[in-house]
Amino acid sequence: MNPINWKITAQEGKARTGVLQTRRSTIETPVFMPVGTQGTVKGVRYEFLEDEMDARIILGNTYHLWLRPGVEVIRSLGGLHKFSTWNRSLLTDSGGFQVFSLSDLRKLSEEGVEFKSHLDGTKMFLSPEISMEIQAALGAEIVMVFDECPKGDATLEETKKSLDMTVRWAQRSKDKFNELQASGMDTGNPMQSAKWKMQNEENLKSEICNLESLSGKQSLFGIIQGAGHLNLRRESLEKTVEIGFDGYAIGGLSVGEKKSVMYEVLDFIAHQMPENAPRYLMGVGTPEDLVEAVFHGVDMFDCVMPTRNGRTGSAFVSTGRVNIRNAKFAKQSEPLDSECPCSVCKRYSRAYLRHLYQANEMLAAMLISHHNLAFFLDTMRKVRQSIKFGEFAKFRNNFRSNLKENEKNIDGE
RNA sequence: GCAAGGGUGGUCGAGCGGUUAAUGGCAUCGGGCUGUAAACCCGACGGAGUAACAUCCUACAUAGGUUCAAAUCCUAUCCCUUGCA
Repeated sequence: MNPINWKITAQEGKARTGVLQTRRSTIETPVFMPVGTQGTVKGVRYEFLEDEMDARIILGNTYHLWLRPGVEVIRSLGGLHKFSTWNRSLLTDSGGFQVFSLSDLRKLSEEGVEFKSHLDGTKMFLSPEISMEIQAALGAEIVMVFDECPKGDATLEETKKSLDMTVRWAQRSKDKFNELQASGMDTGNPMQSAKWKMQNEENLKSEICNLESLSGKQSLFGIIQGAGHLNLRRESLEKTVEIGFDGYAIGGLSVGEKKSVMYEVLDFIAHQMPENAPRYLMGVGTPEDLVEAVFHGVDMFDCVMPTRNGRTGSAFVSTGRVNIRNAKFAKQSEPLDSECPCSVCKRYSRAYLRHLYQANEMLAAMLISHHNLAFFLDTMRKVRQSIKFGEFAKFRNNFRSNLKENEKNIDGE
């Protein structure tokens, strides 16, 4: 039995829409997963993510939760789901990205990575094995292997070296992962509880979801690296698939390389990834990036942009971006995006949001983050719909021409 | 009225004879943010002028003065704060 179930329901070109079933939620793909690094999607309550936006899966981060509040705290409170009250699916990143983003604070070796905690400078050691242990304690539905993410413009030699280690780390991750699953260290399995069975009555034997075919365990995804070097991407793919995972991710994009490199890699690698497993593009991206990646056959995404940009005054809208700080919005009574169905756009004007932002009110960050997430999730909903009806090409054209229109007008006025 | 301390660019506030429109904070304006060390970071911020420089103006309450040189020293005037009457 598998820990997850993955089924394509419609295809158009390389783009596919499908259903990913985990032990906790049914996830329609392509899907955008909001990032909740420290056990919270910054500035946005779970109530909104569940009820209004209907997000089915969010991220958590091994490194951050390991440092604070610590594995023991989370384990003793029953895992990240119980601790945070997020009962739908979770994907935890392995800390691999922090090897890249905290590069000033770490020392790398074959065994693993020594970090100086960004909180207080304490020396911490993270390895594939430790990452797997932490992720078992967190109890996510999808666990990521511990990888090394080289810089976007890494040379062939650097990338090759890094990639070889990532492959070895992937094998070690899988070995440890299996051991932990066998010994029941995962905190997240809900499938024995009567309450869960009642809630999922419909899905238990459903044609698409069929929960009874699930093992109740965590799933593990491998990560393809290789920076901008196509031959290395290919090599990484082959070696990762050889080890064998429940899903496959493309890592190491949008980490400083040129945009054209990202698209080149996507175009080259995405469709070569196993057809019958979900394909996850890590850390990407802008709405237009998502649509392009779907076009190349990607199924899953996560990105901090909706929340980070939301906090820093930048809203994503169907015509491009709105920088709410701009003086030209001071008297605009229209919402961020008049086509957006979210509760922020239904109620609040650009003028009011700008006022809140300028006045340093935390609600500004919350409302714009909320809108951005709603916009991302709604965009993915439209993407899925259009693939289902064979209209994705049309959708993609319209989407892109709306953005181009904006380049002429600047900020959708 | 007397005494003491003050009046600096949108604002608060440094500077107290010698590059330079004059440190810094705030405000304002603009840009950035892609598996979150980010409610953050970067830039502009007297006026005119230039694609950008250059180059002109106008500036440290007001008016005089001393000096090669003044926001900085002197005199007068106006205003503010505090204390005493």
